[in-house]
Amino acid sequence: MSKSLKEMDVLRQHLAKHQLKLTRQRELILTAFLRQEHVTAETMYHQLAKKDPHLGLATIYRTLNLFCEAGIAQARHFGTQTQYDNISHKGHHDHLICTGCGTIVEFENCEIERLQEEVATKNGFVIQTHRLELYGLCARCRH
Amino acid sequence: MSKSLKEMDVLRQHLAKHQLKLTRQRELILTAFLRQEHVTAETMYHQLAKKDPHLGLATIYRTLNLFCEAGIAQARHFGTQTQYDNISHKGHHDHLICTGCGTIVEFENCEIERLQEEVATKNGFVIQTHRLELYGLCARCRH
DNA sequence: TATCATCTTGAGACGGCTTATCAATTTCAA
DNA sequence: TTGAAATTGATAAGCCGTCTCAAGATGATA
Repeated sequence: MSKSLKEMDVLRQHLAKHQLKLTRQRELILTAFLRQEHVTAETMYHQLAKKDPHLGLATIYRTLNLFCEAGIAQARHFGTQTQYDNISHKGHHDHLICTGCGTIVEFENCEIERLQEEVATKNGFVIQTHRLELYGLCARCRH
Repeated sequence: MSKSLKEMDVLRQHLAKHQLKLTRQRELILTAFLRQEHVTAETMYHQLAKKDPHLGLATIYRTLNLFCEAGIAQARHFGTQTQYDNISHKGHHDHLICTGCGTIVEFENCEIERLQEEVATKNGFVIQTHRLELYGLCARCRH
């Protein structure tokens, strides 16, 4: 059952801490969300329409924003839309984005992360999160 | 006179190459743009209202996007708005953003840039631009 | 310098994405 | 089980950025 997932506990804690309630919709959206790397609210709306035709788009937006506050998701403004990334499940990752075809390649680089910490410390900051996006042309689009 | 600025020449070349024209508005917006690190279209609209009350917001958007195509500016989706960064004058820089007070500290780190290239190459990409934002708490906000 | 095809502008309409509103419903502590 | 408080769904509203188009500006050419 999904109730045993680590993220579900994180959500539960966040809800308890802020006097919020665990609803059927929040459970539904969380389990669907955790199955993917990144989604838009619109995407989830269509995906979940099959399971619950009455689930409103506003609820999805509200819930995804809630996940961000709980540290389960991270919002990313891409083009005109907002993408919600699943940071809790696979850990943080960065993006390599093709400006030609829109392909997104994910990557992680410990060395870069280490240098980021260094820069932050040098400036008196303590990093909570970060975002690194490299834009360019993939091999196919270069021809 | 502003006509001798390096960026003005870059713009001129871009315009010539694409059969576009150098207008009073484009000159006006460019010189104002170069005086700042990053602006939104709205900000420039108000700034320039004093110099030319009839300058339209659409023209500012169009012109800032033109600057992006010419390689003078870079668009960055920040929160709900689009920020246009002046990359031509000071070179590219990344951001360290305090989630407490909103302070933005700019930095550059060649080593990080080099590693980015490495990651891109490994994935068959050629980087055109990138965005790196570190979010955290500054020294003051931590207390 | 005068001409004129072409590009640009300004003003507002328009459209996409996200949030606000609010009555009805659900949750959960007591 | 009860009831105060939170949540939901539907839709209106808001915001940001782009599109439209008639009027005006630009600049290559003669």
